[in-house]
Amino acid sequence: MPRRPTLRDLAAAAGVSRSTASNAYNRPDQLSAESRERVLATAARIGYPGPSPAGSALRRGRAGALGVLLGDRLGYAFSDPAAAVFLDGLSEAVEDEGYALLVLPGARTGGGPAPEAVRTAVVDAVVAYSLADDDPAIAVVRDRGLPLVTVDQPALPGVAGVRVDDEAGARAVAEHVLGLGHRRPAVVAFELTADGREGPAGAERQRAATFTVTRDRLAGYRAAVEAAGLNWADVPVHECPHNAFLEGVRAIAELLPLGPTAVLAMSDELALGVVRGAADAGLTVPGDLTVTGFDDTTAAARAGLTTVRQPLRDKGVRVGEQLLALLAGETPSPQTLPTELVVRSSGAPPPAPRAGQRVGPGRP
Amino acid sequence: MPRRPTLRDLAAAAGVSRSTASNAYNRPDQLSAESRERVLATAARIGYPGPSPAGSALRRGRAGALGVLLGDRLGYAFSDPAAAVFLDGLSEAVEDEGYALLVLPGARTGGGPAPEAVRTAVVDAVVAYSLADDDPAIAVVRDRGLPLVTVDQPALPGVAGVRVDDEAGARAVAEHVLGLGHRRPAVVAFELTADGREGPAGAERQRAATFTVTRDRLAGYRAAVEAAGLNWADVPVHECPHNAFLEGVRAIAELLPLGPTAVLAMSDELALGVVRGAADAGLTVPGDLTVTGFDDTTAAARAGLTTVRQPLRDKGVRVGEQLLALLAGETPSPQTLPTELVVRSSGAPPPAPRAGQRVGPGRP
DNA sequence: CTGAAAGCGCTAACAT
DNA sequence: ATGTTAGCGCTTTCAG
Repeated sequence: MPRRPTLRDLAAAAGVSRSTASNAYNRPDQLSAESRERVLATAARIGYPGPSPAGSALRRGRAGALGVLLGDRLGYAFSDPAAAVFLDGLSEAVEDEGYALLVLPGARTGGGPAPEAVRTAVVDAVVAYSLADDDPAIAVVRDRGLPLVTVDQPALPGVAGVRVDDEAGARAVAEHVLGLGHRRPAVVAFELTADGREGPAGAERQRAATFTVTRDRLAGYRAAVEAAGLNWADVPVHECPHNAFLEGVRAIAELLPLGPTAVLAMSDELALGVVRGAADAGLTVPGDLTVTGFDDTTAAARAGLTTVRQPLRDKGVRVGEQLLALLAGETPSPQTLPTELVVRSSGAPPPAPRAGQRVGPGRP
Repeated sequence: MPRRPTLRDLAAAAGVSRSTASNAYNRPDQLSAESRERVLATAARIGYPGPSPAGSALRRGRAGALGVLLGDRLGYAFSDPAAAVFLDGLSEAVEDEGYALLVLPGARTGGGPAPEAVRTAVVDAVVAYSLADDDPAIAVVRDRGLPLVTVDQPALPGVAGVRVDDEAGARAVAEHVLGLGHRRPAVVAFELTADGREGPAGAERQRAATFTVTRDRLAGYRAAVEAAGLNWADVPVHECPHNAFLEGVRAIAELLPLGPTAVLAMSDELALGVVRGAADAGLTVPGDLTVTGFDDTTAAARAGLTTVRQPLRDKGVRVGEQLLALLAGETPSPQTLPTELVVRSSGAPPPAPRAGQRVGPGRP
């Protein structure tokens, strides 16, 4: 069985030099139309499939792929509609330059992709999609000297990045909810640290947060809570390791005994889970419980969820542009995109306290 | 500014040969622990980031990536929860062998990825995720001689593939619906041909279908319809170019004037859109309208949708295994996975005909 | 417009 | 256990 033909074989078969054969593919202007014609025809005849991508990648010093570092396994990472929209924008922005996306899911053990996978990825640049600030995968990227753009992470020194004004967004929803008269809010949060913990997160743990998004949104909620004269320590924070509907359901189940009248969830996915869990417990939204989300995914719109809109697609596009700029030797500066409160129908004033229920923080 | 160190620099700095330096990374057993130690220490000192993936990819003849050909832009492709689960299974199955996924979204102009993108992708094998039978991207993969596994496509001659028994699944839901007493079903279908057309699809167009999934499910519905003594030509089929909620909403809006009492949708996403559209029109499900989906995504479960379950994750795992087998030089045979009818609460007997409404096909 | 030469960075025989 | 040698397949100056 003859081995797969290479450019050399093609050149020989077409009676031209290797460089001319190469040019037939990459620089049509460097040779006569006939030559090109003949080379291509010969290629078809001998079954030469075009220049080997690996060979040209090495020679050109260009892989034609951009790495996408995810903080979760694909089942979780992609079950969030927000990720789909973000990636749509990203791929849209870079495909014309000939880049595809190499997806690196989080490790089975939690956290970002396995360092070894990052080390061996054939990519020209990398985007870190909301990893923990100290994720080892980031260090590998830096060691490799690859251009890096972080998303929803504080711009590392000298690293480009795109984020959203999470704190302002969070403060806005929280103010809205508090403005409705709620005095007993609860928070359903993303993970604080990449250790897979699920459940109540006290002050200690909140302080140790390594996920910027979580930290910022928490800060926003907190600012609003304190501005309303409440004590942040009285606000229960339930941590969900994954941005998943089911974890929202579980969260509200655990929170309910604490008697919250409103739940501030860090994503629409989680919020939708909370709504469902509340319904399972016989509560109506917003009658018995006010629930808010974050992101403004299409699912949130369908469900009438009050939430915070962030420009997901645009975020992807910006990241793509930064990546391209970096690859072109420029040094784009970090960007922060705005958020916008979207009030729908999942919020209402708190219900009149039921008999026997505690009325305010610390007051029996 | 010193250029990025290569293995040669490392070898020189550590006072060993290039092969020894290489072995320090790839074959720890081929050199003494001290040598290895010293090499690695030197690497850290001079800032050598480890062997260049592009170089080793060429030398080894192994890219470390598997191409995923999608039939849609990422915004659509990933907004389907089914895709997330499938990819989760796929990546899970191949990551231990060191493969990442290179995502190639459909072209802006519709259909699968741009041929050029497929031609230049640095990958070792490819999976075609429900493309049209005649998609040009597939031809490019074959020309390149890359191992190929198709999903939801008829196994091409000599090509591995994993599919689901779409026809049986479709027949099962349709029989279930018909068994409920419906005589006026309508179908909300996926695209028949990659031309972006949205709207009613007559016999002509149905016959020309190039998407196997669409064709098979249609065949299943049809079999059940005819077995129930109805005429397939009387069953309106509405085609949706994308598997998107909104297109489901639009579909039912157009179908409603035709007076269907049940809608068989080809995906849960579409079905959910139909449910919403029906609600918008003041109809209740299943009181006024029976709606069924396909896939059994988590969203379907949440919504109480009667649907057809297909083993999404397992499908991904199988595809991964086939890819691995192909890469190992084996020749896996095509597999067809079973489906299962999942009856929930979106189906009920048809409502009593309203005054002035046509009662049966062709009877005024 | 075409060809010759050099080498991208690495790894795998093979020899020592 | 370590070093030598020979490319993997391609693109790109640089001459002609």
